[in-house]
Amino acid sequence: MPRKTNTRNKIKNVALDLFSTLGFAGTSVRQISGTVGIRESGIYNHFSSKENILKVLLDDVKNSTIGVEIITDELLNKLSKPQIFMKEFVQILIKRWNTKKQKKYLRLVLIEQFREIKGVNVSLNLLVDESINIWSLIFSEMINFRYIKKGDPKVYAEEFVYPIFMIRLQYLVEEKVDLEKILEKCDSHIDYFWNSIKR
Amino acid sequence: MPRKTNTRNKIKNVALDLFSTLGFAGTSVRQISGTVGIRESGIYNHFSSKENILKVLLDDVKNSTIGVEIITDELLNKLSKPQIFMKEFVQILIKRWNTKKQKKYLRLVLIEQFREIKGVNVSLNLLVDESINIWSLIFSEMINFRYIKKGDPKVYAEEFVYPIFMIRLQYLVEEKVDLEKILEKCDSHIDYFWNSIKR
DNA sequence: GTCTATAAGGAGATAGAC
DNA sequence: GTCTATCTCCTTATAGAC
Repeated sequence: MPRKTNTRNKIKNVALDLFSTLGFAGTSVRQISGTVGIRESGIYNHFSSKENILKVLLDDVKNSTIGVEIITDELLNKLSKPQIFMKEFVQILIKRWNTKKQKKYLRLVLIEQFREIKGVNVSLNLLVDESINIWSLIFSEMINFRYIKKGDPKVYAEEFVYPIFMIRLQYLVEEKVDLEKILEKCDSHIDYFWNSIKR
Repeated sequence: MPRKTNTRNKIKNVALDLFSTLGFAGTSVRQISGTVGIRESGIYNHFSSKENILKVLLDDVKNSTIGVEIITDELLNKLSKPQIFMKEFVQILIKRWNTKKQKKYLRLVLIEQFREIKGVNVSLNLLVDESINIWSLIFSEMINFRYIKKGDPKVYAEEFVYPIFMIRLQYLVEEKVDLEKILEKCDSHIDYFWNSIKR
């Protein structure tokens, strides 16, 4: 399916590029319009203000976060083999997170989360909490079916998710995207974690 | 001991305040000088440029990071009781990290780590790696003395440090500093971790 | 939807008096 | 060390023609 690249989307893409490296305040409308290839005033045919562009981008971030909906039936069938389940699911997550767009999104959130923008509320905490909630459900099920040791699923989820997020953050700064290295690190973490929850 | 508050230090403190919330690009020299109570031009009697203020601040961050030197003999004596050692050491770390200044420092690093500044190199990765190196040494010793299970000390260090850093990051956004809550979370993590490394 | 033109003010930085 | 005054460029945003 061909991607729609009208001017509005061009502006959004360019702004995301610039905001995620130079920051919102460090980027001028001039830079955005120049890169897009239109005049400064042309921006205002598509967005009411510079801040409005940021608001739209941050809304996109919120709508692009990963929820329970990505857990397929195929994946669910592997719930009885927690180690395999964790590795395959994490692989899916990492592959999604490791796209250029998602990396820019996360950088943007990191940089701009302390800025107050009316009607928008995105932060690193929010993203982490979302992941923890999903994994709480998963571990809760695993405990119910006695696939893993009894314990607080929330604690399991935190111990599981925190290192994966730190790995994600660590590879956010690096230029080259070494997917293999990230997955290796995650696998190593999963192996370690598995030893602490297996029956 | 009374704190020296000459104009240069006032500028640094105000700039740290503003940079860590509005960002470097989002802060003007005008704002800084206004808050300090001098004219804009007065800034240039103390710093060669706006960027120079940032550089000095980031140098301060680097010099204020916590190294092995804070491990006292008293603490070392408790190495044979890993669980207690970890809890006491983490308590010291958290208390240091939880000062207003250190929180501003970390926010500044988070916000500005993607900006290129000549001669300065500070990033979240750097801070995390420093912690991991210290804890690698500690776990290495614990393994040598057979206080804990045999294993890769680096892996131990990562599994130990990552969650603590995530907790630190999570409480960076919050206004009110609930030290008790942070320490509780860390203790919970240490208990969990202890179960996976005890002999 | 995009252009030209322009407003109205903010930005960082310097010169020179006190 | 701080002040006043000033320079030059950049900032977001609007009005109105095509």
